[in-house]
Amino acid sequence: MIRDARVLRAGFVPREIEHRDAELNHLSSVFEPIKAGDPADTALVTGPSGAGKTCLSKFVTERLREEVLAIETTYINCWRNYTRFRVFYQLLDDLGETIDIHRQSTPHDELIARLQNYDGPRRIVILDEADQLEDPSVLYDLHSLNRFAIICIANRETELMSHVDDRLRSRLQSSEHIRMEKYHHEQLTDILQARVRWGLDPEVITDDQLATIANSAAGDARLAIGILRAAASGAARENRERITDELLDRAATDAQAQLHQRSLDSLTPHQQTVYDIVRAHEPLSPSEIYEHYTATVDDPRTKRTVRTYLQKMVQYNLLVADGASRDREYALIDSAAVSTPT
DNA sequence: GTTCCACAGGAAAATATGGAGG
DNA sequence: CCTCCATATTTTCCTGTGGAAC
Repeated sequence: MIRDARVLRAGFVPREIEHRDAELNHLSSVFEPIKAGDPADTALVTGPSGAGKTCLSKFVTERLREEVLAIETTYINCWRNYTRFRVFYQLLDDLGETIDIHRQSTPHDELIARLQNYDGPRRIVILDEADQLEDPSVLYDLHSLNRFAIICIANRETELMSHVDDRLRSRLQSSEHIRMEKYHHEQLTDILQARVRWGLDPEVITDDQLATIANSAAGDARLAIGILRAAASGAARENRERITDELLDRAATDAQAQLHQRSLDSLTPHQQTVYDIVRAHEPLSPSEIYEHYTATVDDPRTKRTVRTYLQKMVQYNLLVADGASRDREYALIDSAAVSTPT
């Protein structure tokens, strides 16, 4: 049933990228000068998780390597390598220069000097999750090395910029910026279909089931593929021919728990109190919510704003709204009903 | 049927936020 | 440090809906 497990693994780069033509062209154009042997600008790629930032970056560099002989790529995940030393170490490691480097005895200057002396082929360095760097000045150091071109990946531009010093900020801002959005439902379905085509036997999963996955993943391609992988490996473990709805439900519920926590973290303090109120007293009418809210907070927002909060939380699948105008009530999402198709 | 009420949610104005530049 | 600008959030104002009371 699983023909090629690699296709469903995190970090897999497909042969074709779906629905990202504009971003693809934009990022490719940044590295156009490299084909002529010239240095390239820094590229900044931002967008929410699962929007395809890493995938696009890897895809573009791989395709460039097919066209240009004298070019190499280094991928560094800054979440795992969050110190300056570790980023340099990873990079030198990829250059094969780490044999005699020891943590304590080798000063940072020495590392930079080695990178400056590097005279091999031009190299594109992908710095993934660059907003996790404890000391973003590495970006500045790398910037000064013109044999290295940088792709800098981050969730939000502002968060990356906030702990960066002025010189670096202005350099980053003048660099090419590729902004990526969440995928739409249909786009996610296309992506899943492509993965199924390459990785699974055709009858393993139905289009309806794929649509269900796309629904649970809320625009996050990484999550969607994760659900598909969990369901497929569950089916393989149980020696089944197809993915059952039950297996799918289980995989989707796990994924939604993650998503739920992530949404909760993204709420402002005011929104959190509104959520807590509903959680404590559900179900509640809007006026009851507002009464509780004004009672708990010293600087309450207006009713209209709270309505926007509620609307947003319904969109995030944190709350459900039941009923029309007059008799509407808000309640928490019933986790037993999560798998109900919408 | 008409009126009233509580509510949904759009549009635009007002205000807060955060960085750039002097 | 302050001012200006861009952006995001909040408020104000508004129209439309459906149930309940009249």
